[in-house]
Amino acid sequence: MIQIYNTQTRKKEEFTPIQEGKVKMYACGLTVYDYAHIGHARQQVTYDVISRYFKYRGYDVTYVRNITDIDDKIIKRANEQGIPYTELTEKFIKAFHSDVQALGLQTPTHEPRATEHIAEIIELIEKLIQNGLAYQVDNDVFYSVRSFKGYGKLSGKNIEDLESGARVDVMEKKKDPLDFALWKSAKPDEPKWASPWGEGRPGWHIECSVMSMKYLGETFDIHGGGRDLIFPHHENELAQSEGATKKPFVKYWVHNGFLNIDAEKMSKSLGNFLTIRDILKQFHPEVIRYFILTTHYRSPLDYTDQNVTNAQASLERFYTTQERLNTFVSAGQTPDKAQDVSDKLATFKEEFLASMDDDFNTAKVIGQVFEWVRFWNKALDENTASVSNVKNYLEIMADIHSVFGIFSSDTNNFLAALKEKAISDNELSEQDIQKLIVERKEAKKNKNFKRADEIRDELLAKGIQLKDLPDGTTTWSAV
RNA sequence: GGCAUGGUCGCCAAGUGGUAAGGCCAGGCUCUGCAAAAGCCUUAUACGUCGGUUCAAUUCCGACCCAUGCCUCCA
Repeated sequence: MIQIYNTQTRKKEEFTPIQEGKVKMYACGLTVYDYAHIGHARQQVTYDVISRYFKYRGYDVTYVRNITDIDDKIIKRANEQGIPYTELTEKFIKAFHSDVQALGLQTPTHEPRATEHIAEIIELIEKLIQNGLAYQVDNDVFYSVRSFKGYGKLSGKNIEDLESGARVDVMEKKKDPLDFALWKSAKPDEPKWASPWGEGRPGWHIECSVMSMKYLGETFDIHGGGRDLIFPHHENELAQSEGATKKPFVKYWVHNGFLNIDAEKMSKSLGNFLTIRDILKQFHPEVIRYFILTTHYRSPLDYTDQNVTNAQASLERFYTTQERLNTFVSAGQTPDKAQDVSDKLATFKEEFLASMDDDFNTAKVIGQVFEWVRFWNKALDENTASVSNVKNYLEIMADIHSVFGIFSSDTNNFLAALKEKAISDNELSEQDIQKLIVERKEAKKNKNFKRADEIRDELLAKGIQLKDLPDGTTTWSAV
């Protein structure tokens, strides 16, 4: 039984789908006015893994990830660049798709855009006005927070506290400083749509209420996003949706922790943010996924070069062993000394499920995987591994791979990619390296170890590590 | 000020009312011409402080200290 931490109740709860066998989940995507950063990467990978796990567990998953393609920041940025806002959003939607594909994300079931749902947005606002929860002032419409009882139930805030802490708002039109905009009138030269209240555009939160309910129903299972969205974004979404339908909006609210850089919050205003494309120049996508999954999704995650480099070293160790296992299986010889560990493998699989069932504890699973890495290296060294056990293990790893998107059985995807990067970083070719390997072999034959070591050290300085095999051949790997 | 979250080995990071996963780094050993890889061992007397409950607490409760986040656009 899957346990899932619900922000609203602040407890782990047993997951029971609203509709038998189905999971309907929504995760806030991004507002497309800039390249996606590594915080987005964490968020995306988190919900990607959650949706993959539900699928793996046999659920029929409908996963909706929205794109907010109209808002103040977009307008501002487009104006700065002197281009139509649609040109800006198209550019960054494209960039987002390529980033997210590089990270190995599965495509969500739907990826709706705010500007394609203006009619539904207007409908929802009208409903809120009818229900006495929204009011029009001039050509703007606001949500009346105090009219919705239950406001604050997600974030655990009460209105009085908010009121006293509320920053003075320049929007004097609002009846209450806590009220927020559902519809904003257009200033000259701003993108606009016709509405009963005049030309304008939707406020920030309304598009998520509309798109989630349109594709998932008025009540759905899971709604996710970054911690910072709990308030006000998700609180407002909840108020809008439940205020309009008078039905519960979301069963489980899920929020991932932040990704910090060098222990500092990453933010666009501080300018210390790294984009996904930046880091992918430096690291293999799997390293990023691995790095993200070594920490529980709700905990903060600190991005430092050191931490990510460690992650790469760990993954290399995993793949080096995986390659040994592949070779062992294709040789197909079970040594006489082989010991049967089927029972332990069965436990491994159960532990994988139990860890993931426990609020998606990917970190625990990774710990379990590395216990096996050590086990197999030893078994291979000591000739105690059996082919059928290893095959069985590789099958379990394939299951884990299908959920995590890392730990593939195709080791080349990772190891060869690192080698290619080492080559291109040094403007070397495979032939250059092979030539040096041959030269070193000659030197070794002539007991000219000084020259042999020189070659090895030279290559090592370039991140290329030679390895002499027992059969006399030499291979290399990237470090 | 209000509301949250967290403090576990040098670093990263799981977890539990009763001998505390895993990764990285470092040192030693085996192997090797020397290395690398791998393994084994060491660092391990690691659970913020002080009280309380308990036969037993790192794990529950309370206080305190420290850090972080939200309360304003933000994943």
